[in-house]
Amino acid sequence: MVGLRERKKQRTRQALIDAALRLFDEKGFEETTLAEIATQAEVSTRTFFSYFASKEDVAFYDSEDRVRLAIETLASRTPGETVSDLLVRVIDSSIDRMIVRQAPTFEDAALRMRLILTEPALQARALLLLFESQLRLAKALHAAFPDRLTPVESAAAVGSLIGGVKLAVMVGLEEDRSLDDILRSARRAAEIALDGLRSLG
Amino acid sequence: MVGLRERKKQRTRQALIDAALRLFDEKGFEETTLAEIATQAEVSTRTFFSYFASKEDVAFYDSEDRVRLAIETLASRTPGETVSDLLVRVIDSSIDRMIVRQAPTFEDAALRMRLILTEPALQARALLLLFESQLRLAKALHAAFPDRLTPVESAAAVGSLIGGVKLAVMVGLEEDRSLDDILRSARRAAEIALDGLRSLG
DNA sequence: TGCAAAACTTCAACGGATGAAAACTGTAGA
DNA sequence: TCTACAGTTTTCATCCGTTGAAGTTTTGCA
Repeated sequence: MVGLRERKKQRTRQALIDAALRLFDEKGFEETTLAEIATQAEVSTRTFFSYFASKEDVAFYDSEDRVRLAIETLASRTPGETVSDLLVRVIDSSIDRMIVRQAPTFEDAALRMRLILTEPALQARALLLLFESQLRLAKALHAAFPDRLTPVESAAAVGSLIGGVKLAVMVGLEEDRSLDDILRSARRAAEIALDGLRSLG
Repeated sequence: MVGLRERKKQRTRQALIDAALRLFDEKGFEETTLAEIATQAEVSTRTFFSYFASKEDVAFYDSEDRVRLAIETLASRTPGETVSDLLVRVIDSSIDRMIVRQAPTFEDAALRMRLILTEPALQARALLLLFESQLRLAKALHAAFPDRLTPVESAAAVGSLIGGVKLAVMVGLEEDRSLDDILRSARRAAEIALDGLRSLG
């Protein structure tokens, strides 16, 4: 099953990712051309597009994995678990994953984060991916509580939770807080979404 | 103050908007070229870019106005008003405005909405604009409650409310609901954000 | 070993975006 | 009214991302 062909493709893909991220870091996103990326990865520029749909996409090569984790968590609802219990578990496991995964690749992740926040084109792409993920998460939440939640309510719940966390994290980043502060912000935002805005007085 | 030069610029701007939206409607966004827009508006393609930063931007010519309305509402907090009272007022006035404004330009607005939801490039741009608006709204909310809310809490509140409404509306649109249904979805989502996700059981 | 499919390259073209310089047009002041 | 200047627009050249088509190389398999 895992023939030479498959392995080669994986190697090419990784070479493109490595080359792209290194160049984006060194010279900025706009400033690096596809020709440069392709040269460093030793393929033609045309080949780039059989691995990624756009120059932006290469920066989000792993986002699918993280979404899948969240969806799996939603699918793993235990019988007695309430909507908010389950959502808390999704947030927690995502944060855990972020912390654990960052141990070896912290440099990389932080760098990529900064890149995405700096480059408008990447920001737009990130928001679109996040949005599409939320739609999938809403579906998964509805599947976990088919009787208790309507599709619209599921969407409202997912959007409210993630929307709050996202904006809180972004403001935290804008204020140049430490990683710890930002994680605290994320948790506080989740709390606010869970308790409702009325709890703010 | 309002010299010929100023009037001419406004007319050119409007001509570009009209030409672009008409063409987007007739042939789709990707399919219409800047050359066509410019020709119909009777300017050179280069001139397009002194009015709009990109082909996408022309579809969002009025978004700034709507954000300003919301920010003004936030700034108009009355002494006894709570955080949630004020936020409810923002949602209501935005919905009102949407309904009222759509009376004369309903065709236009609906068409533009469909366009944005269909074209990925426009969706990405819309999400970026919405995100930036939320940051401004969060600042305004913090300004309205400087003692009761931290900047991060303000962001969490705005993100949670708008995030929930946004996703609920999108799911409603995906399910092809009527305008009335979608407004109901929006209100239900706002309610959920206000009461908190725990209220979902 | 030879063949079919998959992957890659080359080539050409399109369209969005940008910089620079030339041409044009209101505007304000002599 | 004329003129000089500032603001606008056009023209021209160029870059780069993206895509289709056609041909070449590589890999897996009979």
